[in-house]
Amino acid sequence: MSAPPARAATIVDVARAAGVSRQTVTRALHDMPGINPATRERVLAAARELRYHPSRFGRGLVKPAARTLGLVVGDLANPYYGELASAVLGLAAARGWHVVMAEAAGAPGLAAGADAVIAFTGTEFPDPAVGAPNLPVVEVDPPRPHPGRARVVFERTAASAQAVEHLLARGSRRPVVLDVTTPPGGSSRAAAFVAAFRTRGVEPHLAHRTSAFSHLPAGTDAVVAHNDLDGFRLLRELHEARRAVPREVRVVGVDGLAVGDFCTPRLSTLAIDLAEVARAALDLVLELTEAPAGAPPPVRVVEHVFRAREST
Amino acid sequence: MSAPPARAATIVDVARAAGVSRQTVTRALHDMPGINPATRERVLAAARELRYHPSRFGRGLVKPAARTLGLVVGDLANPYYGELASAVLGLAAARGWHVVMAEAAGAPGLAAGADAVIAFTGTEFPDPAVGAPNLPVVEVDPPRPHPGRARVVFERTAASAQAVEHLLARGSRRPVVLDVTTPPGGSSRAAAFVAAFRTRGVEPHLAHRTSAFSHLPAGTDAVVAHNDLDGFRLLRELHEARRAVPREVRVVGVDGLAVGDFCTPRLSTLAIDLAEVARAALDLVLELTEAPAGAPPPVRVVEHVFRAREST
DNA sequence: CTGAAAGCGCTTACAG
DNA sequence: CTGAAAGCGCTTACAG
Repeated sequence: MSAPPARAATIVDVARAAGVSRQTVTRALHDMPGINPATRERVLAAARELRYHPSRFGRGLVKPAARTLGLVVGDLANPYYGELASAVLGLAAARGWHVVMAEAAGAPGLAAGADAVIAFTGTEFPDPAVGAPNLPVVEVDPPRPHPGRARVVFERTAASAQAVEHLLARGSRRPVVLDVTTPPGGSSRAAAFVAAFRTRGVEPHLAHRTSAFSHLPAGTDAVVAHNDLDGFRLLRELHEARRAVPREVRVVGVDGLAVGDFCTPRLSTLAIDLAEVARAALDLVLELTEAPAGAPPPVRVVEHVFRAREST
Repeated sequence: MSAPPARAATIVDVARAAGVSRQTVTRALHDMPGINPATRERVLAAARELRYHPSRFGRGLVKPAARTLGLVVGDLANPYYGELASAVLGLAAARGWHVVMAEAAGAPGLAAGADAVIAFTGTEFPDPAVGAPNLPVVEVDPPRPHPGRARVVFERTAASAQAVEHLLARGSRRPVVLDVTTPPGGSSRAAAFVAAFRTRGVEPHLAHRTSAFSHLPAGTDAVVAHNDLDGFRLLRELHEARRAVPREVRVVGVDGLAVGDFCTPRLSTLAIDLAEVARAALDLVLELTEAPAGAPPPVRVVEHVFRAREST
């Protein structure tokens, strides 16, 4: 009927089409009292015809708007980030905040649409704060912390030591620690395991995250995977190679995924309470927006916990 | 140093603090040419001190802003929704769109922050379009489609028939179909399986999604789970009960999760290409905003595929 | 029941 | 190099 408009219809377009003033359009659209029913119908029809949808910006300028939190996460297809996102979304909804999300590559765009950003990617990513000075940013377990920035730190020392203790007590002597960095051993999670093994007089072999079991040193009797997903893959490979888990080889994951409880054998893992992580990150956002300028960046620590299941 | 401000600082606060005009503040903040370096430093310092962060609304009104897509999903801790969200985020980033996300409960708030909404929850959820007339909404596989609304329909007939054929060919005769609805059998995915079994002269038993295997009829030799996660749980229960899969009992999931490939036994499943689903949904959003008023709601169909792995 | 005016916070020409 | 003016789309008092 009408040609597609070159630009989106505004309130004045609707007013003109209905032959009324802007305020009357507002009244009709918001079901406000004191408007002639016939007038309202006419306005609503015009709005429909023009596909009028009020501009978020016009409205935001004039009414108190919901805060919008930016959330940068790693690969959402990994349930780890899904669980975290779910926790953040829940807390944000409870506070009436909106959440704009992006995976690492989309981080730079976020600043334009958010009042504050939480970044949790596991890998390095484009800084969301470039071109957005003074944007409050909270980093979660950053591989390379940005100095002066608020962050949630993951503490792994105790849990790694516990896991190592557990492996050694069960007889493992030739462990391998898998890692994302090149050379392996550069990430804080791998470093925590290596330190724990060394403290107990065992020198672990280091290999890259993606190494197949068949390429690890002969005699390997324990593997610390980079994360649970990698742990699953490893268990699968061991199953196909007919290696008994945990008798011949023990496997530890990192992340504490809920699905790890349903695979066979159940994957032992370093778990972290993602609901607590989400809460800490949101608290920091709040703290950041209220702290005086120049205050030292706030930090929260969340502890990993070793959860022994069947694979060790 | 300064007391926390009652309201966020605006550009005029910064201008006043630095003793310049608003335009000069804009120039300093955006690294524009033609500004005295000393002036710029003074402005930047004032902005930092006041924690000034430009309002999205003021800016959005005056510069062409990124489109913002609302995405309502089911439980993100389920990798199924994570994979879909990941696909949507990727496509949106490629088009320069922002994405505000919410889980089902947060849907009503979304309308205020989005230009269009894609809803994919698997369950019923509060309508995001209340109070937001003319908001373009695309529903993905809605349990109860909203009449007149654009949607992506999941076609399961062929894939269900294939799965059923596969089960019968391997000797299953006493199948159970698990479902979310009360009574079971009300969802389209369960209905497709039931119809497929009946076509082949087999009457499946229906039970609620959460039923333990031990509560299913004696002699049950095949189970169609509501989704892959339920399938994993079932496999785990069968493992603990020492029932051989697939020899004694065959299990089929629905969703096609990537992790299903790493659990043992690998879960056979009805898979759907979530990247294709995401693409279809985004296409519909575009179509919706360009179609003339009163046009019939566009629909896209995406086919499930039966993926036989080890559990059948 | 309806409309003219003011103002939210910002940027973009345009003057000086 | 810096500032006064106009205007983006909307809502909220205030008049009539």
